[in-house]
Amino acid sequence: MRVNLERILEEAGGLANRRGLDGLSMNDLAQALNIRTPSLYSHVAGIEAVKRLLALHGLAELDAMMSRVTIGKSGPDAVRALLNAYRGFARKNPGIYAATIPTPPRSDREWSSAVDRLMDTLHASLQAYGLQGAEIIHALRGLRSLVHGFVSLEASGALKHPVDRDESFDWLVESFLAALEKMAAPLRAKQTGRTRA
Amino acid sequence: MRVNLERILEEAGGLANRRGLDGLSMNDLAQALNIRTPSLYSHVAGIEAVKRLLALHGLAELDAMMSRVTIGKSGPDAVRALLNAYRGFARKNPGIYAATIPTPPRSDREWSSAVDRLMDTLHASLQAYGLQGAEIIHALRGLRSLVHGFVSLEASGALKHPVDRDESFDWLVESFLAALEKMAAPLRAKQTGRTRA
DNA sequence: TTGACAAAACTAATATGATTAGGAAATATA
DNA sequence: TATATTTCCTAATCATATTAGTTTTGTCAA
Repeated sequence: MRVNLERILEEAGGLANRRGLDGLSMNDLAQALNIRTPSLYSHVAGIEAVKRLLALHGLAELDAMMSRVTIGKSGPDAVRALLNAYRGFARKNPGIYAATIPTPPRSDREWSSAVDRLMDTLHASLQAYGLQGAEIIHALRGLRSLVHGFVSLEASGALKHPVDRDESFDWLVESFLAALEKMAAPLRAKQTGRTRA
Repeated sequence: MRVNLERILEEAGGLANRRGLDGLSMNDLAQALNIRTPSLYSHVAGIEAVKRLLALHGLAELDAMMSRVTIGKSGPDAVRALLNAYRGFARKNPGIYAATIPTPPRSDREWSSAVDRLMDTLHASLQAYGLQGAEIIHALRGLRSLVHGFVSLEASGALKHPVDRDESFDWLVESFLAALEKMAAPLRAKQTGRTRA
């Protein structure tokens, strides 16, 4: 069977998930595809290009998943669903998830757009809170920090205490939701004509 | 001047901070020390050993700093000081900070203890909230997730919106403090003899 | 002071991974 | 079917990590 980008993505994803993104090498990838290493260069520019493909793929899949699980939900329900799905993806695909983390170079429009699309989806899940201006950015950054932080600590084996990690994650999510609620409350009061004391 | 562990740590730290932990190589390190690469092996077992040294150094320094900035503080003041100092360290020493992230192998007592000591210090900063059982772990994991998440997104250049990052960090910290407060409140009520409705 | 021992440094060599050069084979297309 | 393109190959280069074996240097006691 001929090698094509689809198969490269498939094998690279598998290897990255099994051995870690850093463990992914052109040699192993070529071997998995039954060709010699230099032949890979007919398809991709190098190892960085392979990781970029993984990033594009991962970002698209994450975005699709985030959109899917938040359909018909809003407010806390949407955010909860999104965060749980995000964590689920990272746990199922640690290597691919790791590939989605680096910031693309400014010059790479395709990659940058993929990141932007995911950010837009995260942003959309916060819509119902009606946040204004900088608060939206704070909330979005908070959401990203918390989920990325938890998920990467979890992946690295840093959360080794016997206490259930699902519970800890739930606690963190609920804390975040409470903070959103608190930030949204005064806005809602204003919108409905009520004023604060 | 003769090479010793202190100089190795110094140069390795500088290189890691400037070029990133992944960019740190035995070649560059040897060059910085004015010796040939194989000569390094008289002092350290290999590149992994160098990174381990960086981790030990970073963990110790981080721990010392966390202890220092929380002296005489408790509750929200302690946690605020600690989180700001943590972020400050990671920003000033991105390479060394990165070295502190991996989880040590179980067999490495010295490294494991260094991690444990830092965890104990973080834990101590939460004392005043009087949390019970699993809640302590949830809070500790939340604290680690949030600060590690924010700091690593910041370091990777992922927070590129013009909105001030300090403000976003403050928002995140205050959100976390509010969650701690909320979790601690019922406990306090119980302790002072009051009961909930 | 000197001679022996250990530490630190060196050269040479090996292994692995990424990559380039240049050509052969397979495939698609005019 | 002839030709152009794509895919793959072998051979070679370069960088990094590491080991082997040897020389230099520093230390310390006789």
